Amino acid sequence: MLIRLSNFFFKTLREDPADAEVASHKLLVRAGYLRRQAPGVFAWLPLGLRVKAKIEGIIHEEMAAAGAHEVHFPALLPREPYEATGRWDEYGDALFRLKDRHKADYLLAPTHEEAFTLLVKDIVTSYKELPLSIYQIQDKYRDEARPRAGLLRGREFTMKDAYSFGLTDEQLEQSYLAQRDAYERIFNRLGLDYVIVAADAGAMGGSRSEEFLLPVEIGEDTFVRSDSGYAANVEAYVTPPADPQPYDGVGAPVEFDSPETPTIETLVDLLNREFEHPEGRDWQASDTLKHVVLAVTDQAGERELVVVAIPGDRAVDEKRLEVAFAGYEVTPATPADFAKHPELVAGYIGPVLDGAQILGLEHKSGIRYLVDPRVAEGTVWVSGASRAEVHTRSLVYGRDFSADGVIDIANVRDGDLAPDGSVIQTARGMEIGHVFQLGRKYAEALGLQLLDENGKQQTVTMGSYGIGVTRILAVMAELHHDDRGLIWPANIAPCHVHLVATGKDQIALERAEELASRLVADGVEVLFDDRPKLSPGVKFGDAELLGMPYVVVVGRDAAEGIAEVWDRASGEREKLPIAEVNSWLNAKLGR
RNA sequence: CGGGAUGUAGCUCAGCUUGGCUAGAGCGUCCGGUUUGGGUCCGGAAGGCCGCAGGUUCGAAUCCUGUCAUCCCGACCA
Repeated sequence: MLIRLSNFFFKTLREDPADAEVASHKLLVRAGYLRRQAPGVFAWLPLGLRVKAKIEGIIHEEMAAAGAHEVHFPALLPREPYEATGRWDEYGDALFRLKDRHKADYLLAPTHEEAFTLLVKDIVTSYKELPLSIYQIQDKYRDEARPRAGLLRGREFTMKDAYSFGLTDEQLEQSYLAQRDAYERIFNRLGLDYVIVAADAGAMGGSRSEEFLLPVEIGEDTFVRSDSGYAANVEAYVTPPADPQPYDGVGAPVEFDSPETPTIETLVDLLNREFEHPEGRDWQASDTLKHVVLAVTDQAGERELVVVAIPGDRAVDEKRLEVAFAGYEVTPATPADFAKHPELVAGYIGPVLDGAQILGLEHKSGIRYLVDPRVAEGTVWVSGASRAEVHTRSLVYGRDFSADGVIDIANVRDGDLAPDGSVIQTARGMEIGHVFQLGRKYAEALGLQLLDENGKQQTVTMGSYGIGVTRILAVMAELHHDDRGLIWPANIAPCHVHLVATGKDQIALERAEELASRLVADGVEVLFDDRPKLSPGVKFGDAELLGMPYVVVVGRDAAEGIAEVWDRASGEREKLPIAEVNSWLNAKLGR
């Protein structure tokens, strides 16, 4: 394989494009891999396509090894199947919709669950054909509110999406693990230092879901992990319930005046000024209970107020809130809500008024009352007294008040505990893969059923498994570059070696030509800069920008049979007899 | 959707505050010469409804209003 730059479709730019912010975006455009078409939409030039094809090649190999069969669907799909599963509406503005000339609705697929399900329904007629895994590599479309960071969050992006079909939970688990293993092999081959985290499975009606995250600052997901190996997306992190505490020695609740304490901070100040903590330490925000009033609306439009209690040192995490109320719309309570419920005194909300519990379905207010998992039997709290400028201390959960249930929506912090008791750290990550047990939701909606070996009608259970191909390409560029340009790993570089012929001396070009032929004959992919009349500086600059892992310069010493070889990643440069370049390269490439 | 910034040559930008005559630079492109191990140098040339619409003015890239677009932060992102 030989590419001659003298006759190649590319153009390097000396300056960063004005609309690029992140390194991968700047470099891929500057080096002539990509051009912007529209926000979050890119044209692919030959160099970019070659890298993309190499990444896809690795995926194809591992999909085949996992027993998945390749198919290909159109990106343009009709509305009806998405109507049947509810996604035509649920997907909202992120779905690209369009009409044909007959005014029929179409969409540009954001993922292909419906299409795959219907194809399997069409083709598979017996349980004996299951389990089955099929996949495609296809462009996906999502009308992101704000595309950003070049390829990292585009509106068109290439994705490998696989779907598994089985009749039993065991078959689903088996297919899931096969894909999960394939993902590990793919990411290992790419040298990506991924973390597998538990993900939220609730919203799609599935049971088990894991994300492959790359721990990078630029990532948009927050996840937690501990030394014990526990790892979860914050959305899926579960706070271990606190242990019940003995409270025999705790005195009865005491109300105290607390003027001008609208915030937790001012309340803690007042506690420290006026009261001694029973344990002799300072009062802390975590001794207090913060009450948040939410309005929860279900799909039928039924609206209900809910009061949530979390420790005063925590805030509500909006993503965790959404997961906790999946399927409902949640908004802050309005002034009108407070007006309707005089027992909710803003800033002084508490479960108890005058010694009697008021919050809770079974209590006077009738408002559902949920508490953080840290609010365990016997824990002692300071809370509002349901009257302006009065708080209560020594409120014991399980003695003085109780809740309708537990809710886990407080934010997560470094030092919190994992379910296994280990200490977690939080980090940012970029999602590069996702494996998901969908269960029977799609099969049910689209009528994918088969007779089992007992002649009983069974609904098929499905999994879906995605890898962001173009996002991985961008991530690889983020991870592998220096201030001069890209530095691809050899297994995804457009070519193995960038061969530069410099000098006006004809002999250098001839020697370079001979070397190129020998390398090609040996199966090396060669990008050959044979452009005439270009100064060496220009060629060196392009060689470094384009990012082949190895550069061979045949120039000044060509007449003596000497070339210079560069290892871009290590920065090493050495002079070698031209005759030895091939074996040097083979050693570097591990061939 | 909220906040911020920016739209001038193929690219990256200056000019706008304080309106004025043929609208500038660098890079790139084309022509001639020069140079050949770090984006050579010299000379010449092509290339711009100054995002769009309206307004103010004798006169608008510059001031005002509207509008569209792009980028950044946030919200959003099965």
